[in-house]
Amino acid sequence: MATIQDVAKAAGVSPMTVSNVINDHPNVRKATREKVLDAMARLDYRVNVAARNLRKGRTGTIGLAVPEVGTPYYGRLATTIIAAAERHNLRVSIEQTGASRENELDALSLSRNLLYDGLILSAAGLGQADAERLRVDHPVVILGDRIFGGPVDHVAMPNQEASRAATQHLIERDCRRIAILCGAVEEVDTSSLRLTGYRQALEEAGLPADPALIQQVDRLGLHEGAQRAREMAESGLEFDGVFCVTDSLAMGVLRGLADAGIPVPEQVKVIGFDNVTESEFFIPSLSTVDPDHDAMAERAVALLVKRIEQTEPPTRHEEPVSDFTLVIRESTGG
Amino acid sequence: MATIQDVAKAAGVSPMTVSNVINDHPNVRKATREKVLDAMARLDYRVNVAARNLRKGRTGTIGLAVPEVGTPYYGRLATTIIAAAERHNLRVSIEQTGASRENELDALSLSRNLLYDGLILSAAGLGQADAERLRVDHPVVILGDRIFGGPVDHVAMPNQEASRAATQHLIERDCRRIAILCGAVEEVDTSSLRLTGYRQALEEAGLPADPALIQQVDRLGLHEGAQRAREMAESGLEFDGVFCVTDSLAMGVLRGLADAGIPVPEQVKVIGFDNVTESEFFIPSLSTVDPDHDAMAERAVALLVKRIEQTEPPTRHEEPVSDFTLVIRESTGG
DNA sequence: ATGAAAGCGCTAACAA
DNA sequence: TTGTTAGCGCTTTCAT
Repeated sequence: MATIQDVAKAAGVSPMTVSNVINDHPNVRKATREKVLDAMARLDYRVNVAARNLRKGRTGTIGLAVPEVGTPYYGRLATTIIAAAERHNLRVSIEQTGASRENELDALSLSRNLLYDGLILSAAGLGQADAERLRVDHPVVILGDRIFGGPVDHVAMPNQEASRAATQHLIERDCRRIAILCGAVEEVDTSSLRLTGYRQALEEAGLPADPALIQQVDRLGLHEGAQRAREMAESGLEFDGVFCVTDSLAMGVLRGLADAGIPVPEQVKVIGFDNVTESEFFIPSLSTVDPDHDAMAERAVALLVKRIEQTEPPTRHEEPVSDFTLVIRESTGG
Repeated sequence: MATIQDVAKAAGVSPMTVSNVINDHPNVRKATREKVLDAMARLDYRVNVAARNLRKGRTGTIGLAVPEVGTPYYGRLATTIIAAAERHNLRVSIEQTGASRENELDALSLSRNLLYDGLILSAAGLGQADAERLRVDHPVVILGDRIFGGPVDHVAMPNQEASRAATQHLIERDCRRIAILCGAVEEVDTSSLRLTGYRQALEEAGLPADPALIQQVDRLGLHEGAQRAREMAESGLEFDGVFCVTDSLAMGVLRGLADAGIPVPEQVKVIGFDNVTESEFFIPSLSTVDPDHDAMAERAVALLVKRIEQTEPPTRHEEPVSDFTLVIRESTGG
């Protein structure tokens, strides 16, 4: 494996000149540059990234910690973040936390500092109580909504607003007994914020808030959605609309309702949240909230890059909230 | 940021002893170890991975190059590979190639050698003609089927066998005009291998092979499946079964047939390939081939680790083929 | 069981 | 415009 020294020797220059050529520094005569490039080609020289990292104190890699990439939502998020990072010449290393608090703290751990230039953490296990654990001295951006006002930058979704809009949409379509399917509601998190939006919409419309309509599940996936929908149908619970806090949950619900012989949207209308690719093709196609993933991912990466590049400790932390649009499809009557 | 030197000073030992403690080497007295651990805790010491990498010539990270992680198939693959890599104490950095030949060659490029200990390449752009480009002197495992007999390890799917079985299943369910939906067929790749299996099954059953039933699309996604299915229906093409070379394509087809008012499975039966999570919940649920992803991912990582750990150049290259099972669901009549 | 010396390959800072 | 010096933080080797 050829080193800079070897190239320097072969080209009859100093290692520093080779380094300057590699890094496109000015102040290198054209003839010299060509001699060097020629030697590099002859020796099939490749920079040793480890050495460069050590010297520079940068790795050119950011970490992305998500519960699981194989999920439509996080998969899409990962795709977008990787693409955005590439535009900033950064690679992305993925850590799967399984939504566990411990693994999320691990990802945050300072030891990663020298491995990643920064970390984008899609928090699903950490809670508000852990906010202070985020006070680390390396760049971190939080994505998701379990921590607010923490000592870090935070890109948030328009959870409450969008959930209110989604529920209002069901009300406009004449639903009167609207269920919500969400995760365990603790303090401030995605489920609780979306639940608040749902409640607001009901209240504004003068609809009663029946606690039996608040359905909580362990995980926000297809399986849980399908199972709970079947249970709701069998239990004789009356409902004519379901707001699901994720599209995966909603597609599961569509499946469960089909199993129970309940026609959608005729008898029950269903709306999700995320606008995952599959939603458009599901039968019936799924109405949902589109939170502008691309903008969120781009913003998260941009924020992280800003922190990476600035040396002084940040004075204020940003909490931008993304836009959203309602996408109306067959599951709420087109 | 504390270094090993700082810890050594604080503990009153040599840097070497600290290193030995960190790396769990034997030959460290218990009392010494504790002194060192104590100093490490006090100084909040973290290893500098870049320095260790430089010294060891290893990074502890492998690369995973896939067309796009946001897709159900590659998302699941990534999940499984990351989990498998973790068991070997390796991190995974993801490169999205967009299925382009050039980006795949990039990922392969030796420059990555010192960045990744090895690379798992899910080839979708490279072809048989590029086989020799795979002759690099660092560990690489190919996943997918565009290159056979190349100078690298290769974990393959049971494409031909499984496609034959899938087509046979349609025949057993009384389909007589079975279409196949696949990608552009060039030389040896996933589509061509699966097409061969399809043809074999038809031939064995004495069914004619109507070229009009071979439908090729650009990308193997939901969108393409839906659009082509609608086109097929509108064109008046007669068919009573469709074998799709991916589940995404198949779910798209289910959607397209629904749009055209064609009932599945009554009038047309549909089977996919991959057994993606969504398949089970789609309406109708999708019959498909399950190629045992977990075993494939585990095998790919194990193979790569073996190459990483062995110093001599490999003598023979492995090409294990995974098992498969047919998963029969509603789209072919349960 | 512990330590001293050396160097992995690169680039920042300065000198020429 | 080019070169010299030094050192990033760690671990391998060899000595004690």
